[in-house]
Amino acid sequence: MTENLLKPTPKNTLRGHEVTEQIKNFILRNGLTSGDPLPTESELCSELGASRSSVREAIKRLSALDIVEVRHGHGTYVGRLSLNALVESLTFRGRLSSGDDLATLSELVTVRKVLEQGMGEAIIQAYDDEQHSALEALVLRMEEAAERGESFIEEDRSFHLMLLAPMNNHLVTQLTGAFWDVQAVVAPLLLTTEAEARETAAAHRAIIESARHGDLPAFVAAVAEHYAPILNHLQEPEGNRG
Amino acid sequence: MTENLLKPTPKNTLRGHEVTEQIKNFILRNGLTSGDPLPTESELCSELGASRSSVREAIKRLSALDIVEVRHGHGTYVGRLSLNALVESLTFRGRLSSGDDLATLSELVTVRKVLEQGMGEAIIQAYDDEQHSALEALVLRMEEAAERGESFIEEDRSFHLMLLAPMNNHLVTQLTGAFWDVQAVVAPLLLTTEAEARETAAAHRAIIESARHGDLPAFVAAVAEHYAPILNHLQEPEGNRG
DNA sequence: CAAAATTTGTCCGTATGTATC
DNA sequence: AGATACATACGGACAAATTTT
Repeated sequence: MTENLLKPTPKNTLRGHEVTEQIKNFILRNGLTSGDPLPTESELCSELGASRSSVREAIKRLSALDIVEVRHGHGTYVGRLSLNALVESLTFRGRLSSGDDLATLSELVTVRKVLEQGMGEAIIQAYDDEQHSALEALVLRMEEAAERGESFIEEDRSFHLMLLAPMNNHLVTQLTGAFWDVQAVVAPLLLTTEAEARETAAAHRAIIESARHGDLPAFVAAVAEHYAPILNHLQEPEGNRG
Repeated sequence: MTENLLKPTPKNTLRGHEVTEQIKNFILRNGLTSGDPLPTESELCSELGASRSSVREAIKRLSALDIVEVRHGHGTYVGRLSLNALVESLTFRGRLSSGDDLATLSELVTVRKVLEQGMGEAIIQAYDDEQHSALEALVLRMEEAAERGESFIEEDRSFHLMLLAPMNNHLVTQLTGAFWDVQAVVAPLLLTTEAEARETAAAHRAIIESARHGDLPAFVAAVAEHYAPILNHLQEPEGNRG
């Protein structure tokens, strides 16, 4: 009578997490890198001895972390290991606490400030004319936009990424980009009055001028001044209060 | 001719991602916070008009980001929004590139250093006797362990988290913890020789002493000296070389 | 351009493990 | 211990997307 023909599956560890680890190990064992194709779902099923549902759920977990990337009707590939998961997680956290308090966002902006200040010494050391030209061009466009009463979001993002680019630290760049994205989504157009836009443009100019002159204290101060108005806005919500 | 009797399911967006967004919106709309229970899978199926598979795969994605948390046989709950996803993602990235180069880990340690240095001003400003006692106790245990030739991993983790604790910036603390965890997994016991252990303990003491005296340049230097040997190890692999 | 093949996406039905009462 | 409610796992069938023939 249908004894234990099927092994009772040692349920000390969950199948799904098992499969998740096995797929990660498969990538590591075979030395795959971003973009390399993975076996198809059915192949993974037979190779790992798991059902398609389990394999698919494992893949979902891994794709949320950008460890794998799925293209419908095409295949599954090793992901780009971006920080999308961080962006999504922090964005949700921000949206969740938003309304009653913007503490989360305030923390995030503080981290951005501190990261940039901490990078100051390295930034100044690596600062050269080429980089200055590129940043100067960005700042000019900011100033022009401010005069026209327009915003300059993209220029702002480029500025902060370009400021860090020369140190070739992928992680710093990605973190900065991630934080910027979260901030842009959770608090879109935080500063939009014309006066504030002009101030912000000026703050960016102060940053690159201090870097150009190799003046670390001035750089730290300039970064602080750049983030100060944002932090002020976040700590005392502008809208409705008695 | 078989007009749009059944809506042809606007397959511009995939069902799974739809469901993922709907679950996130459900949490936001109902103002749920960490620990609050979510509807059961079957309830979600009927409410969202999706199959169990789609709902389950969406939940897998969300649980990977710690936006929801699943307890087997009990239910699904709003997650703690930790940075586990970041840890897992970075850990995998480190393991993936490990062997040929430890560039990833080197970047990570640099970020840790820079974050702590950038925090210096705020740390010093908030530094008080109470905190110093706690940190002093940790450093003492480090020094004792170093004398006995033992390592002091847990003390190290506590030290760096406690150093940042007073600023009540959840994100900084979580990021630091996450980075520490990644480093511990990818490069376990990076420094284990007795001399290095003593050096490291001394570096920690230098950090708290400079903070105690409110000496920012000394603090920055102490942090740099703390991370310098680690970065050296990472940039020139110790093992096999002519 | 059209059909076929491949691969992932979705759905259903059912059985099993797990936690709570 | 038994009952209930829940998540986990499996297998099969069909839909949708992409590439190839």
